[in-house]
Amino acid sequence: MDGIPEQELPYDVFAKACPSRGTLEHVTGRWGALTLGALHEGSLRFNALRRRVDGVSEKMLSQTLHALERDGLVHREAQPTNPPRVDYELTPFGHEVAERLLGLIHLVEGRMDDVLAARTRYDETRGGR
Amino acid sequence: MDGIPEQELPYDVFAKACPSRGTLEHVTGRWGALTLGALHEGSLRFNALRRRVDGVSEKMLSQTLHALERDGLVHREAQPTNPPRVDYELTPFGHEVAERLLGLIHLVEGRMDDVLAARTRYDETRGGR
DNA sequence: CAGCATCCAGCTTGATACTG
DNA sequence: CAGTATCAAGCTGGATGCTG
Repeated sequence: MDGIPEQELPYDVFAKACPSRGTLEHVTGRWGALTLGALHEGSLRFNALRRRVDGVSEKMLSQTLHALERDGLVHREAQPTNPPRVDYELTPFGHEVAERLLGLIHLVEGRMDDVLAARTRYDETRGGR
Repeated sequence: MDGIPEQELPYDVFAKACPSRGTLEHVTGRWGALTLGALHEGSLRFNALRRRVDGVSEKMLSQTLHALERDGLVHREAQPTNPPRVDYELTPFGHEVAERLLGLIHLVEGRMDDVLAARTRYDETRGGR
């Protein structure tokens, strides 16, 4: 009967305690997703990244990069020069993740007119209250 | 020279003020992603959904569903019976989004061993402090 | 069952200031 | 340039109680 063990995955985001949930949050979080998206086009230095991800604070970017580096999605390349120069780039796994993320992002961007229309409809329907 | 206008998208998540950023957050948010993932397999009633998305509170699920419904990703089907029965299901657009999301989720789940190993390495490297 | 209203602890976030 | 440290404020989210 368990001749064909049904290839059960050891990790399941739907389970509260699964560590994959944490990683998913790093990846999809407000700044995580945009950071990965930005780095998918090529490596960037700290402040360039900060400019690209419009609205992120120094602190949040730093924090986001640490989490992504820790999870093995981003590689940090520091050159001991003066002034310091640090480049951030995606690891192969980071690129895989970023690709899917960008697919999602573009899908959403491309349908924003529909989304906005849906919102208007929704708000009008229950607009009175 | 703008014979071939380069198909510029009107929406850009990287821009702070773009409404697409809000929608992306609804979609990728902690509960948004899991809710869409759960509903991709089929419609579910409120409490079934609550059980499926392990750890979500009533309030957060309700809030998440409202946001997704407003953005046109989820359809709410209420039957005026007693006791009340409400089914939630994805719209076609919701399914498209959920598909990509699940791709991302499975990618992450499938690589968790690598992620965990990367974390250990990271923590050991700067483990001292 | 399917939810809304309220309260409030605490985590997240953004400013600001400082270091190497 | 590339960050870290600190602090206040605001939003997130859970618990509880109630409605239809």
